[in-house]
Amino acid sequence: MTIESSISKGVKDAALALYSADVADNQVQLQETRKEFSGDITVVIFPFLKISKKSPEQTGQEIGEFLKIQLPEIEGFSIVKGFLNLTINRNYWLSFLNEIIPNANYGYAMPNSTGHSVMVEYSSPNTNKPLHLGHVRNNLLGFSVSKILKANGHNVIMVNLVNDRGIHICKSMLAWKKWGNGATPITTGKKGDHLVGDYYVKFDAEYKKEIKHFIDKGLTQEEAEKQAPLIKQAQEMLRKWEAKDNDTVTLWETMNSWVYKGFDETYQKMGVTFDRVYYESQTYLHGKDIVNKGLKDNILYQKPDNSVWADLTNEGFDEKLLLRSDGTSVYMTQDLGTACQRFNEYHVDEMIYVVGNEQDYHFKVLSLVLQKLGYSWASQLKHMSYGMVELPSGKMKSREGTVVDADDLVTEMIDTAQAMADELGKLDGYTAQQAENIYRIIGLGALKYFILKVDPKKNMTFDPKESIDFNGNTGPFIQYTYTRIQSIIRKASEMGIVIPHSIDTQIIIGEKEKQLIKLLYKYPAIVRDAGSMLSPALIANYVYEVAKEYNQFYHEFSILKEENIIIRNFRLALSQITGKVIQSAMDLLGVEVPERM
RNA sequence: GGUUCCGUAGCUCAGUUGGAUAGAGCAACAGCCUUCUAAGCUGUGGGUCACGCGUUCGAAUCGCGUCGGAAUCACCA
Repeated sequence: MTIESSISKGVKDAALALYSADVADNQVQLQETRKEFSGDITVVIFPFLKISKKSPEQTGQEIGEFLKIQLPEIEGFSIVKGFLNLTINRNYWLSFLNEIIPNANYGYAMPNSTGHSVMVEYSSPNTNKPLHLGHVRNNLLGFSVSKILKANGHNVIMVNLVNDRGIHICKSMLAWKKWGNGATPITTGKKGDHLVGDYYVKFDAEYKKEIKHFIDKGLTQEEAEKQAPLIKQAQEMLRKWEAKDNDTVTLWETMNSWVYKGFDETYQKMGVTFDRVYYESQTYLHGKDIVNKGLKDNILYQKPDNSVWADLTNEGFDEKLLLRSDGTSVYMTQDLGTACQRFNEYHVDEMIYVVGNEQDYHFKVLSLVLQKLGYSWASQLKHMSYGMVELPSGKMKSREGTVVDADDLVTEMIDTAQAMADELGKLDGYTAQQAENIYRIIGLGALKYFILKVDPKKNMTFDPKESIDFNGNTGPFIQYTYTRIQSIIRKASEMGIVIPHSIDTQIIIGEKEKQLIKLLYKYPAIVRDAGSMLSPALIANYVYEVAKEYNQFYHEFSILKEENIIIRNFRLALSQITGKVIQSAMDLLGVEVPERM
C-alpha cells in the first residue's frame, strides 16, 4: 500500500470518527506539499468544512491529530490556511529506497502483465521524398509511446505503413525517366530517398513551367494544371501501374527499393524500429471488399454516378466518399481495409495511429464508418494526434524548399555536439571511435529531448540554428548528470567501496536528500500517467526535474569524501538509484545515456 | 462560413481529477572551479496566464462571449 492510499484511508476514517460522515474517495484531495512549507504530503481541508462545521484551522488540527495517532509514518503536521501539511518520517523514505535498490525494472510494470495488446502505427512515409522534420517528431513520438506502453505492461506491436503507391510516386518516376539519364544511388553517390526526392522536385519545377506556358496562352490556372502534358503523363503512368504494366512496375520497384534503403538508414540513425511494415500497395484493395459488402447490406449507398458514400449526417458529420465513380479507392478506403486486416491478423485490443492533427477529421470518420459497418473493435481505434512542427519563418513547404531534412538535421546535431565537446576538451584521450559514439549519443539526445519534452498535442516551433542548446533543460544536461553519477560510481569501485544493498534507515538525512528520494518515489506514477495520456513529455519533464535535483544534491553534499561511512554509502546508493532512474526514463524516450562525456 | 485545437515572462516551454505567493530553461546581469566532470551550482531583473462576464470558499485550469492564430470541412494522401 502506498503512503498516499494509507493517508487517504486515514482521512476517511477521521471523517467518520470525528464527524460521523462518510466521504467519497474524490473528496479526499492529496497533493505534494509546496516547497515553501514544511511537510511532504498535503491534505486539502476545504471539502470537509461542511461536515465539521468548524474553521479550516480547527478541522485541520483535528484530522491531523487523528492521522498522527493512526499512522506511524506521520511524524508531525502543520496547518496553513485550509491545508494540512503532513511530514512523513525519514524512516519511511529510507525503507522505500531499500525496496527499490534490488528492483532492476523500477517504475515499470511486469512485461505483458496487463494482457492488453496494442498496435502502434507511426512514421507512415511517402516513398517519393526523404523524411523531414515533421517525420522526425512522428518517429520519436511513436517509438517513445510504444516503449511507454510496454513499460505499462502492455503487449505492443509497432508497425509502419508505407504509402508506396499513387500519383506522387509516378511524378518522381516520370521525372527520372525524362531527366535522370539512368542515375542510381551508386552512380551518383546519393542516398536513395534523396535521389528520388530530387526528381519529385524536378517534376514540380517542370510542371510549373508548363502551367505558366499555358496560362500565357490564355488558359485559366485550373485549365492549365489539367492540360499540362506532364501531369497527363503521370496519370497515364498510374493507370499503367494499376494495370500491372511490366516496365512501369519494374521501375516502381527499383526506385522504391532505393528509397527503402535510404529510409532504413535514417531509421537506424534515429534509433527507431518496427515489428512489421505494411505497404499500401498490398493493402489498398482490401478496403473495396469491405465497402462493397456495406453497400450490399444497405449501410452505405450509391449515387447515380456509381460512387459509394457513407451518410454521417446523423453523427454530425457530412457524407463521406468511399469509392470513386470509376470504382477506384480513396485514402479512406485503404484505411478501412488496413484496419480490418490488422485486427484479423493480430487480434489487438487497441489500435493507435500516431498521425498529425491535420488528420483529426479523417480518423474520427474512419472510426465512425467502421462502427456503422458493425465492427466491434471500431471504437478501439485511437488517433494519437500531435501538433505540427513549425519553423520561425512559418510552415514548412516542400515545394518552396523550406523543409528541414531529417538526415541533415541529425548530422548537424552530431556535428554541433562534436564542436562543443572539442571546445570544452571533454574527450581528450579518447579514441576516434569512442569519441564519435559519444558525439552521436549527445547530438541525438539533444534533438530527441528537445522534440519530446513538448506536449505532443501542441504545435511547436523549431529553430534549427538557435533552438538546440546543450545547457539547461536539454538532453545533454540530463546525460551529463548521468555521467557524473557514473564517474562517482567508478571512483568508488576503484577505491574498493562496495555499495551496500541495504541502507541503515535510522540515519539523519538532509532536506535535499529527502527531496531527491521523494522525486524517485514518483517515478512509477509518472510512467503510468505517461502511458494513459500517451505523453512522452511527462517523462521528459520528470527526468529533467530528477537531474536538476541531483545536481543540487551533488553540489551541496560530498559523497566520496564523506567521513561517516554509513552516510557515504547512503549517498552512493542514492546516486546509483538516481542514475538508474535517469537511464530508465531516458530509455523510454529512446535516448541513450553515455558513461562519460 | 461550419467544426476542432491553441493563446502563460523578450524567446522556447512546464503547470492534468479547480487549491497556497503562476514555475523552468534560453537570452541579460552578478557571483562560485588548489575539493567527487563548471555541458554544473547560486543570485538579480522580467507576468493584466489574450480580453470580458459567470460558476465557486478558491479559476491559468470549468462555462459563455469577444479578439487573435492554426488545422480541417477534396472523386488528394
